Amino acid sequence: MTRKHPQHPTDAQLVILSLLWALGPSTVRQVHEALPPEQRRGYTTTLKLMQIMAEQGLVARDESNRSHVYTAAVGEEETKTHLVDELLDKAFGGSAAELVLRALSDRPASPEELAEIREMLDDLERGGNR
Amino acid sequence: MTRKHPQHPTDAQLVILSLLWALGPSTVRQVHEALPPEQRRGYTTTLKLMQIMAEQGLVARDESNRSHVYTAAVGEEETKTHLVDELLDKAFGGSAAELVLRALSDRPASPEELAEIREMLDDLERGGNR
DNA sequence: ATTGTTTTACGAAAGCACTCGTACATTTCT
DNA sequence: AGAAATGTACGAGTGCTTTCGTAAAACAAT
Repeated sequence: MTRKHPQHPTDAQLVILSLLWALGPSTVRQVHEALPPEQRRGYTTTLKLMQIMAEQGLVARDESNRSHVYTAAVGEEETKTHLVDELLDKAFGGSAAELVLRALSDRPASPEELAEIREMLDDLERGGNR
Repeated sequence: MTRKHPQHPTDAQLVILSLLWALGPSTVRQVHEALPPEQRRGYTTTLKLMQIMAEQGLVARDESNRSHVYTAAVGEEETKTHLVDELLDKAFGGSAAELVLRALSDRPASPEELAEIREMLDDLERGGNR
């Protein structure tokens, strides 16, 4: 199995990635302006971060215009899965159940969400594993 | 102002904390020997990490013997909860349901675990938290 | 008592993430 | 054209984590 994920995004990078997922292809300016004020630093800081992310393959860059246009190069699902996997291994000995129990007791979900989870449980129990 | 919650443990610190949770009060040597070989570095590295953790309040240190005895100063539950919270905010917009769905589809749990989760769902739906 | 072992303390180096200032190029405005 | 605005590139500084070497103190053994 080769390393399919370019690299684990840092917290600051994840913030930017999330924006790219939400906004679609964007310039540095657009991302910068979209940052919540408390996370926003200088413009060149955002620029530098995005340049580094491009180097690392987390985002793709289109340089055909003067204002380069950046696009997320890693999928949202893929990345979140990766983050969950990491936490699972790091702190929960790989037990999804333990993590789930803790997440739910921590931050109770809405009835609709609980129903959704229940459905997934049904699927999992019925279908055997995948 | 004093830090109420010692700060978030780093990955290396979490490894040590986990050992302290499992072993109970231990000397540096004991922790060091208990480290899985691929995570084990030099003895003084383990020592230094634990000294820093003591400074930060993650562990408590009993210096009455020559070999100091370290104890986890943050609870296992508390810490794991904190880690889940962080991930929730960082990557899932605070939605526990989304995280749960992903964790379960990623790493299917055993039937026993699924049953346990189901029980918790029942509890949650029936009215509030224990 | 001298020698060797175990332990703590200290400092330094390497690596990385983040932050920003400055320089330079390109575009826009008047 | 000249000035202002906008953009990228680059380098450097800061702070933190991890790693280790070395020294000194405490203890053990001969």
